Amino acid sequence: MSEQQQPPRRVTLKDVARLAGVSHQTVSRAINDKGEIDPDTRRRVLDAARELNYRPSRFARGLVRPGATTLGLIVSDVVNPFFPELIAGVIEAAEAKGWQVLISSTQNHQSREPEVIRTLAAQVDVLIGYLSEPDATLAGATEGVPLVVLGRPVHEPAFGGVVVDAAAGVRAAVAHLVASGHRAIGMIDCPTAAGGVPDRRPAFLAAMAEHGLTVADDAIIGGSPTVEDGEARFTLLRAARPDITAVFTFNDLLALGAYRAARRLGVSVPGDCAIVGFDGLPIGELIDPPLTSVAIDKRRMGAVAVAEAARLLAGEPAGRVTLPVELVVRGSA
Amino acid sequence: MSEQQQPPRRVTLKDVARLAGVSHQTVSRAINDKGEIDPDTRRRVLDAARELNYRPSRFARGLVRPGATTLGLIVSDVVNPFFPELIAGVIEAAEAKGWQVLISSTQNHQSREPEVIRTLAAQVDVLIGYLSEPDATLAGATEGVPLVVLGRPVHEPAFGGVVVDAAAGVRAAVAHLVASGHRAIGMIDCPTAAGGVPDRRPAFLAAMAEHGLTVADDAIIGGSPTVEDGEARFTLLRAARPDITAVFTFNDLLALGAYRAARRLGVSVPGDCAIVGFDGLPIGELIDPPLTSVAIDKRRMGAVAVAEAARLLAGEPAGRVTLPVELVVRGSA
DNA sequence: TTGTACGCGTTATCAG
DNA sequence: CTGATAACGCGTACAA
Repeated sequence: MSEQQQPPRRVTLKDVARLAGVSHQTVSRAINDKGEIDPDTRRRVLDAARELNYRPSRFARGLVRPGATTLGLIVSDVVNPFFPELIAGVIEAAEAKGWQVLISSTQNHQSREPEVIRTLAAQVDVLIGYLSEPDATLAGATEGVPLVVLGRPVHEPAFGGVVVDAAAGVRAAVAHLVASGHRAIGMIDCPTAAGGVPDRRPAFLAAMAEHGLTVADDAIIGGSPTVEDGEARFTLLRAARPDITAVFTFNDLLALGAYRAARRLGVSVPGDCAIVGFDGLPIGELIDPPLTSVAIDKRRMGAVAVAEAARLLAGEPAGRVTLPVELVVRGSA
Repeated sequence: MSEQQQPPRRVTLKDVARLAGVSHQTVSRAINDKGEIDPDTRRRVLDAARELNYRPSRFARGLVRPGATTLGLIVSDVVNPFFPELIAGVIEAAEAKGWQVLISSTQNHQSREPEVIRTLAAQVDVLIGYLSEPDATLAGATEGVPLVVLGRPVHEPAFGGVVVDAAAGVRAAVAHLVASGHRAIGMIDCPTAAGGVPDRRPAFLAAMAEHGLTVADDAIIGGSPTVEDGEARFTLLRAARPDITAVFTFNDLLALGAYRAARRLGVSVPGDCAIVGFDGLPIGELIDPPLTSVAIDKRRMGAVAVAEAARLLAGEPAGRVTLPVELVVRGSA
């Protein structure tokens, strides 16, 4: 039941042919439903194929048949609501070019990236990925397949890159908070965010400084980018710094967790404490109050990545794109 | 810029070899970083490859190298929060078998299913899909690749099938509502749900009848399974039947929309109107009040589907599995 | 270190 | 209607 599918040898057309007492050619005809074949022969061949549990080799087929361009997309976690829209953007853009899309996930196991890249690289013509491993490590796994890296700076000259102007987003969030009268602003950061996204602490400090505000060390607290951690960190932050009237989180998932904690603590949002997230997830609109967030146009990011992939495929030099972000003010701040 | 990537002819190893003035063999060595090659030759070959924009053929490679089993998963919409957990379940189970997973999406275009199946079938050993098209249509597209159909009854003998015991879920939801004192219960159904999921109206009527309750026609309203429709339908339902004290929705997305409408209408949940969803999406826990829902164990569904896929691959007869569901009572009812 | 010959499993062509 | 035979592009002996 848990055999590792270790095929001693593949069942091929010829095996079926032998059993059916025909040529491998005839088998091919039967399998592919070509017309020019005797119904009886056809049946006999199909029976033999079933008996042998024959499956056509996709590689041999692909070798002979001309195939469309296929793009491979690697994300770090399918359950993270950040990715679906990105994926949708990639699919839409790829479809417009007549390309096919294959998606793969590392399920938050960063160390598995090389392996995932390698296997996917064997199936596609070009790769796009939200990857954390160092460029050099990735380069060793692509096997010559072009790669566009998302969400973090790239250095490898051969890689395309698409990032987001996070600093501008942080600045906008802080400016909004300050304009609303907040002075004591805390932050839940994420030093080890999946996807290799650099933390936003420096940008936050700089933005605050622009308004003449300094931030105490205990007003910034780190966590992993999950709802659970958001809940825990907000609770901690609240306990350590009751004077804080607004919290800026590394992403919306953390903000969602903060909501939960606030509800549990009896802290009203935004009355007692304003909250600003980052990412602009669709969920933000569904909660009460709707979440104010620095939104990333994830669909566009996907589309831009596909465009970069096309460049690479065309043999043009790799491009580096920085996407703007937009502060979407809703109810939470 | 929008070339349909119509390769006049593929650049092959031999082309590179010709340009570099070596045998195609030497090129292979250079590309694959084999040791036994003169650094100078290597460089020359690599340059030639870059100049020609050479890419190895994944098919030719796969043909020669032994590859792992690859499973293709087709969903109807990556943005629908129902799927991520299912995908995660499939990935986990497949990984445990040493299989690789490729995901593809029809993006809610049911008519595109055959095409997606066909292209994915060319890349994988076995397929799992949330598919709406009739069995016969699907069968015409699989090209001999085994298929496990999710979420709806299957008839094609060759297909594996995994469904959920929706009727039991509806019964549990209604029983809970009735036990809480509700008598006038409305429903937002979804006759055309993506994924070919049959509507739950009959099950709802039957469940109500078990408690001696009848349902007027205008207490059941249909929509598409989206937040937007949930909002609109709830508003309509409320207007048509102000006496209704509880609403059961086809899925959680509709319930989320109902929340929104309720908030806008000043209807308190569950005070003025209780709400019960279906699917048990993670989002349900994040909203206020937390959503009571008939939960589907989507990860398990994925795992079971993989097991069915393994059966098919082993040549065993196709299996049909029905998964239980569980009413998770939270705050909304 | 480099080149030659062969096979991987399939489909297409062309005879029979 | 059926069967040889030749590709498809690449990697792996083995020979040079």
